[in-house]
Amino acid sequence: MAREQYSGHLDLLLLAALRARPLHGYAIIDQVRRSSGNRFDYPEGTVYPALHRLEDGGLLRSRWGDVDGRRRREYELTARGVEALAEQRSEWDRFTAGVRAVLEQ
Amino acid sequence: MAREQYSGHLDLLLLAALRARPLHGYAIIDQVRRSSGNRFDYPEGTVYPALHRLEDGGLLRSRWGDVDGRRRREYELTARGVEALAEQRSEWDRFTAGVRAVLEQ
DNA sequence: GCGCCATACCTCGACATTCTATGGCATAGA
DNA sequence: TCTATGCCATAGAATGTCGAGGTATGGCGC
Repeated sequence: MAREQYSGHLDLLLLAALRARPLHGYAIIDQVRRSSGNRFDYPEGTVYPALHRLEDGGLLRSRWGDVDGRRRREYELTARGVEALAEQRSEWDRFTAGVRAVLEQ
Repeated sequence: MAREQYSGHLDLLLLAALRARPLHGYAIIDQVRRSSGNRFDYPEGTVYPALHRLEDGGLLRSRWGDVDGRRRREYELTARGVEALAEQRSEWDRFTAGVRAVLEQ
């Protein structure tokens, strides 16, 4: 059974991970893992396509950087990304409220 | 963008809707809609395949009934379905806790 | 200098879930 | 008789996610 663990809210998590400062892909995975208390350990094959998708959608902006002779692509939120984060956050609240209501019906 | 509203937790909702008593497909859709405060209005094309899937997986059992000369397929939880509901409920709690942690990081 | 590991990026194909669209039939009411 | 509603169902497409695989660099031990 797929999607049992993560289930469709990846964009929200990625945007949230970038809220405070720009990060490169690997660091984003790390950030999500650590800030979730090791609950969400996304594979790269999931995260990179998602980052590209968000960038195509104008929610992220990226640029190549060099750290210790190593190339890295740093991602940061655009203005629209900040808006989208706020929207998705309240969508998330409504969603969980709905599920909770059904569970406690 | 698909899945923006529901996102992979349909099984949990369906199992929860059947917690108290058996229901037929249409009534399940109704139950989820009303108990969620009109937040989740699933199309039939989503729910029926999901019910069949859950039945194939042994979490539901169904039988044809006749109500007012109308044939209806009534679904109810099996023992494994009751277990699965409990499991998915705590999975859900862990999942939301993880998301909350990332959002508030 | 060599092998190994962690870091870092990426793409591809497969798969499950969900949605849209469509069909059917029965019954109640206008 | 027509329409709305209740009720079941499937097919096809879209999407997100995952697993697997590929490349490359730097640092470490030996």
